[in-house]
Amino acid sequence: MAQESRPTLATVAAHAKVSRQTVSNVLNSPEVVLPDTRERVLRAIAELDYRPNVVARQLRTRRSYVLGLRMPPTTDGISGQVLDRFLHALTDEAQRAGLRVMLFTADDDEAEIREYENLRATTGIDGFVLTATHEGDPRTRWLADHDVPFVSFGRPWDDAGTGDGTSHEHAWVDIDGRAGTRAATRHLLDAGHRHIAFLGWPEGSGVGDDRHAGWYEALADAGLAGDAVVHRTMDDGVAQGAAAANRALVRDDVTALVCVSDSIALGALAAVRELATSRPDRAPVAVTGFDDTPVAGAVDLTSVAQPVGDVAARAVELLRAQIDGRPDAVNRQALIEPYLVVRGTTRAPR
Amino acid sequence: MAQESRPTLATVAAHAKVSRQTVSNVLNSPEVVLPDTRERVLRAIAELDYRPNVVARQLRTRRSYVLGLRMPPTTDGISGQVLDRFLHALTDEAQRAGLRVMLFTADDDEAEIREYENLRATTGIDGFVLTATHEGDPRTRWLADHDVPFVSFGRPWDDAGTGDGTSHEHAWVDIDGRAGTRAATRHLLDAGHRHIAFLGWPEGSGVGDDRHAGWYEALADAGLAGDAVVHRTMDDGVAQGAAAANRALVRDDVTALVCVSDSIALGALAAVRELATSRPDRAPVAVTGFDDTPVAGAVDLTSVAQPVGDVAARAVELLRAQIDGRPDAVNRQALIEPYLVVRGTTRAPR
DNA sequence: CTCCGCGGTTTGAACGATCTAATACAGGAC
DNA sequence: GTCCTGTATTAGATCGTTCAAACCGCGGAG
Repeated sequence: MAQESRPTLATVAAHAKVSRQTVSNVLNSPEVVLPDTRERVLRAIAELDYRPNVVARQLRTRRSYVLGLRMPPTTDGISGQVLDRFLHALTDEAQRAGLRVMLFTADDDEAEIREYENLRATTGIDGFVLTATHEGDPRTRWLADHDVPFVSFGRPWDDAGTGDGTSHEHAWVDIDGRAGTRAATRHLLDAGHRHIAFLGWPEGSGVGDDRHAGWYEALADAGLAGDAVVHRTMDDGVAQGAAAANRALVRDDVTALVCVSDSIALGALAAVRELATSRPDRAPVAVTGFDDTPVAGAVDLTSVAQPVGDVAARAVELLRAQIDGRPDAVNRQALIEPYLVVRGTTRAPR
Repeated sequence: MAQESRPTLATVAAHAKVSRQTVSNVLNSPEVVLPDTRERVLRAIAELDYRPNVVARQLRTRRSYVLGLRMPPTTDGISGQVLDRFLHALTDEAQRAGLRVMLFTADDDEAEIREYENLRATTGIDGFVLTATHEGDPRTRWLADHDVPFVSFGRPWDDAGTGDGTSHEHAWVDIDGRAGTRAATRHLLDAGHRHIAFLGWPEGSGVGDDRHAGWYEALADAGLAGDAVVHRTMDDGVAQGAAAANRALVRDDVTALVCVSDSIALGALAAVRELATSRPDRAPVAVTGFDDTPVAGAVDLTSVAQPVGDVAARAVELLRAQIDGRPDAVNRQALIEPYLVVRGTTRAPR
């Protein structure tokens, strides 16, 4: 009800009979203040329920402790979920580290860069979190060139060869997709499967090729690489997954499908179930997905889960270090190991 | 590369040979400035690529044009998707209206209220967007009591009776769930179905009861209310949906299921398909969901879609009006009509 | 001729914090 | 007693903007 304005440094100072600066010191470098005085000031702060105005502080120090994040475009797909969970974790971790997350939108990379500049110029945002990095991404270059702190969720997928040799690698965190599909494939091998096909995206996407590599490695380790079967879809999607699965299952000996995403896996699952009714004689076919989206849980699909919480924690750590001017305090790159969530689609035949 | 600091009002003023205040006026109330001068100042602004420092402005005017939003808790369910899409639309609309969205997290309503206060006191956030309002929600009361601008996505679900008669209704936007299930039910009636069951949540949740009411109304309008069959699940979820569907389909004459959510519908769909193989003689059963999540598209499920874009646009409009001090410029409540997306699960039997 | 009113512009203070430099004071060396 | 050193605290300037009031020149009324 009461409209009275909040207390300021000056109010607290008067109340504790010290100067503004002493109050400021109590908050920012308590060690320079005599214990007696400090105590008195802290009491005054508590009594008045004083809280520093971060806007004024920001104007003076040119530090906002705010991170910008382009709202990940709604992919309409099922896997978009991962980014939403990441956003949640990021907000959480940032808050814990004394940072805030501010959102914005942009239609493409160029617009996003314009928005970086705008946000820096007008609101003094301290850093950015990038998602969905891709080959030849202009955003990372711009940010690096302008000395803006940032971290990307996703590796730079450029050819190592094309870049200048200076290895100006920026800070990033990513999921080790290769380890994920490797784990899924090993799990299937352990269960006795010998002919395991991979349903993937078109060649050329960094993420997709990485996941493909993990499956291949596991087969090679088991001495089964000669028999590797791959079927690529045109695009991510449930219908595409079903089509690819049908193509793969033409071969009678194929008993398991490792899928590059939950969407594809969902389609594969439908194809597999149809096959089970039309050809009851055939051995049951196991399926694994990738991302562990809510749908995977719903249809009891084994899937590779991305620990987005860990990714977010690491991203915040990296950004905080850059903002505080100690960019090399921590390793600037982190590859996080996903884990397999085993569900019904890979359990022993019923 | 160049580290030189950005131009300020003073820089522009010097460049255009006017005072700071005149530059400020050109930006904020151009009509008080002589066209000649205005022209000159605008040229200087363009030449220097000047952009006002919103932090300094905020300190002086005590307006931030920033909205706070508690990151919707990840429901793990499939329907959580809706809030993510809303968040995206909100960011978009806010940006268009000159507002920004800042995120925070909180574990419960009390913590959320503490965070409101904290954000107001320290960063001077101008308003809040609430999601997932529920019965006896303490947040709306606190915000209203403290004269903080806010809009909720979701009606206040309190009993109209218990409140004081003053109808201190706050600003809100919501989806007309009743109209949604009504449309779905009518669609089924038009297709010739006569025994349409409803699979819903436990009684007592505002949203669930609202959706239930729409189904009942449609049946009553068709003179079929006497035969209404309802089955409630214990909780939202795919397994629960399957169980409820099986209970409903015990009656042989039931040929359609209207579901309160896509999760339930997904389960129902599985049950229906199983039934189709075990009893091929029986008429095919139609299913509708609610939310039109990506999964619905994936499994070809007819579902009621929430136009979250419209909700977001309206929410921003309402907040902007409050922040600008004209709280009654627009209707403070808006009920938005969802629409039905017809897909395979309600098409004529194959 | 003086004075008033008025539109356009300028000046100085204020928002609430931090930075820099100055000050007060106590204790020790000579 | 004087001077120096070092520590705890204070005063004033500053960040970039907007608010409030003052200023200035000019035309018209008295």
